[in-house]
Amino acid sequence: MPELPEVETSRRGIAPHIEGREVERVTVRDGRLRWPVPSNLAQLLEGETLLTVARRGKYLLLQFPQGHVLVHLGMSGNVRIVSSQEVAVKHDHVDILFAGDKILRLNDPRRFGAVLWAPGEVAEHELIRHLGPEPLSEDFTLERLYQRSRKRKQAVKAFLMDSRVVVGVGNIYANEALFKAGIRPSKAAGLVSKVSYERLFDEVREVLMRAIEQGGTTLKDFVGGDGKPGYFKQELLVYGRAGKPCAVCRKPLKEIRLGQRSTVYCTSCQS
DNA sequence: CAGCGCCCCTGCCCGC
DNA sequence: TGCGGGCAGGGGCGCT
Repeated sequence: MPELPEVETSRRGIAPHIEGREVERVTVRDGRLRWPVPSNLAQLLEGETLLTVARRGKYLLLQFPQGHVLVHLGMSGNVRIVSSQEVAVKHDHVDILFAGDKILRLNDPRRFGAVLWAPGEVAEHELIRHLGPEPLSEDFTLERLYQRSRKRKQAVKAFLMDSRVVVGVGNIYANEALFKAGIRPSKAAGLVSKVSYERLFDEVREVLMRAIEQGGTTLKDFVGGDGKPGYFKQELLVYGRAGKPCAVCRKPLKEIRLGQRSTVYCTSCQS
């Protein structure tokens, strides 16, 4: 579910409700996420004021005076703002209650997500420090992308999804960007031309920006911080469309597996 | 180091 | 209707 656009949508949805508010109570119903939720999380947060809600790659960063709560949504997670009137349902694992009856509630059926405490400088945290540039920032440049790709034999799709290369591009948007750039996903990253990387660079940014505008992609159950689904699904050109006609040439789209992930492309438009 | 599978977990869909 | 198999938006880890 959550790639960069969905995490950014979540961030925008929750931030106005909780920034500047004090934490009154933390409830952990099931702390068995990817890593155990710190058992002292309540102790750390209660009485502290949330300064900002930021994002780095697919991580949400809740900034407090002494450190950050790092939230990752994994494959199936979402966060929303609810009131204490709303009864917790299955898979509502963590609540952070803020002053003014605003609850930040994490729901994550598959529990691949994470809620961690990162004291001090968050950029130095082990899960953050090796991350590549933000695709929508000026740190992400064509030159850097192209240079990193040289001599790399792995498929360009896997290269694009490598968070050390660029953050936030997951399976949906990798498929979409490669289609729009006319590049075959299985082609070795090091053999893709400079001109193709120019297109890819632009399309990655374009597709992510457009998806954010649409509130992300809801395939099944993603909701942003306001509880609403995203509308980018209707703009998907290849993901989930195997066998259906290519939007450009009408030839049926082909599906293969790359790194255990569904990969859909047009054999005639992508080379 | 690069690159590739294997998992973690629940839910859902499909075929029998 | 029930059940087994496969697949799902991520990514750390261990192995070659």
